Amino acid sequence: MSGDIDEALVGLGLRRTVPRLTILNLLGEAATPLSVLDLHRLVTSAYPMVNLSTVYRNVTVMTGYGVLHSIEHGGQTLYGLATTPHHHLICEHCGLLIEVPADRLDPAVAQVMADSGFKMEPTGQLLRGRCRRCRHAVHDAS
Amino acid sequence: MSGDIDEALVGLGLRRTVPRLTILNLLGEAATPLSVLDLHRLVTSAYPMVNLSTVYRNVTVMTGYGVLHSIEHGGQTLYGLATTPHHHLICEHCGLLIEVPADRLDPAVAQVMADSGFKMEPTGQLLRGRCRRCRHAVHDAS
DNA sequence: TTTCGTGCAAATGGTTTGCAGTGGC
DNA sequence: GCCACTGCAAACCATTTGCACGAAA
Repeated sequence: MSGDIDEALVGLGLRRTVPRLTILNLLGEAATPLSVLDLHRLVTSAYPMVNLSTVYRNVTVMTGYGVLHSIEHGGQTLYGLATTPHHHLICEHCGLLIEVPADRLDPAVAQVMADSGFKMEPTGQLLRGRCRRCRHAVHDAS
Repeated sequence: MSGDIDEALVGLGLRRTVPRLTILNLLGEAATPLSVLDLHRLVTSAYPMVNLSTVYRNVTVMTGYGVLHSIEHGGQTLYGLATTPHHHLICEHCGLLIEVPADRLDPAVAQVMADSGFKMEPTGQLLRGRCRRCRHAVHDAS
C-alpha cells in the first residue's frame, strides 16, 4: 500500500524489515502523528511479537534519516511521515492536532526568528492554541 | 528581593512558604526558564531539606494559577515567571533559549491559527530553530 | 557470511502519588 | 485549630540500553 514510501529505506541503506515497513504503512494511513505506544499497539495487532523497544529504535533511526519527523507534546513524542513540509497546531484543551503547510507559517515565524539571529527549523514546529470547538465549549473554563 | 512577586500568592489564597518564595526568587533572578531539577538544586543549596516532589507540586500549582508559565523541551519541562507575555526561541543544536515579546509573534501566528479556527495561546509558544552561533559553527553537521 | 536489526529484560530519568506529620494563617 | 503544604518513599510512565539470537543483504 505504501508504494514508494519504503523505497526510501533502500536508498538510505536501511534494511526493509517487518517492523519498519509496518510503521511506515501505519503512519502513511494515519491522519495525525502517532505516539510510540499507539504505533506499538497497532503494529502488534498485526505482528504480536514486535517489541516496544524495536518501535522506539526505529522511529528514532528513521527520524534521524529524515524519513519521519517528530513533535513533543504532553511528555511524549509523536511521529509522522516526513512528506510535505508542515507544522502543527494543537488544541491545549482537547488535544486536537492539525497540520499546516510550512509555507503558510514560514514567512511570519522566520522573520521573528531572524530578528534574533535564529534560522527557523523547516518543519515540525508545534503551536499551541485552542480549537474552534473548545473555544465555544467552555467560556467559563476553570 | 522579589518585592511584589510573592504578593501574588496572597492574592490567590496561596500560602507563602519557604519553598514557594525561594522558587519565585530564583526564577525572578534567572535569565531563562529553569527545569525542576535545576530549581531543586538551587533551592536545596539554601534550604537542604526541601524535597524534590515539593518543587514539582509547587511549579504545577503556580503554573495552574498563572503565576508561572511552562514550556516542554527535551523530555522535561522548564518553568519561568509569567511576567510580560512572551514566547521562546530555542536552538536545537546548543539549547540556547531566548525570549521574544508576545506582540512580536502574535499577529503573524495568530493569523495562521485563525485560518484553521484556532485561537493562539497568548504565551509560552516554543519555536525551534538554530541560533546564529550554531549556524556558523557547523556547516557540515552530521 | 557479515552486519544490521530484533526480542527480551533490566535500568534510567522525569514526574506523580499516598500518607502521616507540620507550619501558615 | 484547621487545612494547605511538606517530607519521605514508593510507584509510574516514557524512553534507553546491554546482550545474545536471527534475519536481510
